[in-house]
Amino acid sequence: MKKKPPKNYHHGDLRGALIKAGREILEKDGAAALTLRACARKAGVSHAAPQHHFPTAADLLAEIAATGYEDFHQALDDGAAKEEAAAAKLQAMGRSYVTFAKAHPAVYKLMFGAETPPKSEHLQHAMSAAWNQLTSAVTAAYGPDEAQLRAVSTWSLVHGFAMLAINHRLPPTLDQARALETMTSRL
Amino acid sequence: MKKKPPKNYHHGDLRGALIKAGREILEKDGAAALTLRACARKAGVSHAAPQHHFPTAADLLAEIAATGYEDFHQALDDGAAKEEAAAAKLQAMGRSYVTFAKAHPAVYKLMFGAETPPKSEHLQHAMSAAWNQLTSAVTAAYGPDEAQLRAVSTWSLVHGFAMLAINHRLPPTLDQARALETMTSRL
DNA sequence: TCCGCCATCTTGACACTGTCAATATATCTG
DNA sequence: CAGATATATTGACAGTGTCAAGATGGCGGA
Repeated sequence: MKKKPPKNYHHGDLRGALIKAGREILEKDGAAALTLRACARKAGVSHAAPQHHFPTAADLLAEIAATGYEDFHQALDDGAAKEEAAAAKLQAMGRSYVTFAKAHPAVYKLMFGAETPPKSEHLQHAMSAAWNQLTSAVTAAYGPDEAQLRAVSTWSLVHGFAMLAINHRLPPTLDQARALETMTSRL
Repeated sequence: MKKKPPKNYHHGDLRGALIKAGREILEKDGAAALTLRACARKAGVSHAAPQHHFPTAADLLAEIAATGYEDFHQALDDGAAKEEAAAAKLQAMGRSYVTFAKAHPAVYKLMFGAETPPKSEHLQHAMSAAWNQLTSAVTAAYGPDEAQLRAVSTWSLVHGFAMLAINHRLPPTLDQARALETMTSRL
């Protein structure tokens, strides 16, 4: 029988190392630099080594996106924890949301924009966890009726704002922080 | 002196043909299939021919995105034209917005998501035209005060919804049409 | 009318990518 | 300790964007 986390083989934990390397490349040099071979180089292995851990490049991307969702989830929780009232928690989550997107634009775009075929169990789970997190906060703030609709509306607003900001589609004269406050206070 | 649109040379209008070919490839086979060489093949020229019209691949992408903005602008105008009242016009634009994004997801993602360096004059112009179009509609519907903020908020909401829908990040159980109506009626 | 120039296109090459097949190596199991 | 198996390497292939050099054809000036 195989141990769940294949601890010590040739490399040690190449699978994890590749994900970490990919994440670092993504953060430092952007999506264009994120290639299988670059990850392999960074992990100190040969260019075909990743094949045995990720059947295709998309699978590695999906796993990187999943780690992004985990950090994202944590960031939103941290943001909400600073407030007491449910409505304030929700608004704080909105702030943390946009802050995360701006701090990690490439990861955020991979998480939401990529053609990541949600085959990955890990990715699927991380995504629905984030969704449940938002829905819970909305329900806590506004009650259970029309919760799905409110959640979709809230997510659309904040996601759209984050995307426009990241891709420099907002007017340069706009005070983004103030705009976000105003928007999220009208939820 | 050279004519503004270089009419008839070897190919005829390779520049335009490449943009059109790229657009068709994007619509039919998605972003992954959109390569310089594929455009060249479709236009019936050699793989290096595009170099003389687009210094780099990103320049061709930018031009394709610009044509997308033009169609987008037209679609929003058509949608607004169906209504009389300013508020109804704005809501109709929202419908047309999402309809366009769903009908042309790859083009829409290229327009908003890509790393298209806004070096292209054409692209810059097309983008700001779309922005002005929205701001005008918002001003007409709600008056001039806080127009920028309202426009940003509106765009964020609709853009976010469109992106989430395109990338299949919305709950499968959601009635998207109803959600959009509700959201845009609360603008 | 003819000639030269220059924009345009082709050909060929280079480094890079993802993926596959064959081979080598280390770890685990019996 | 030896065979089996998971892991990694090497080498190859087709495809990509980009560059450099050569071929081709239309345009303007004589």
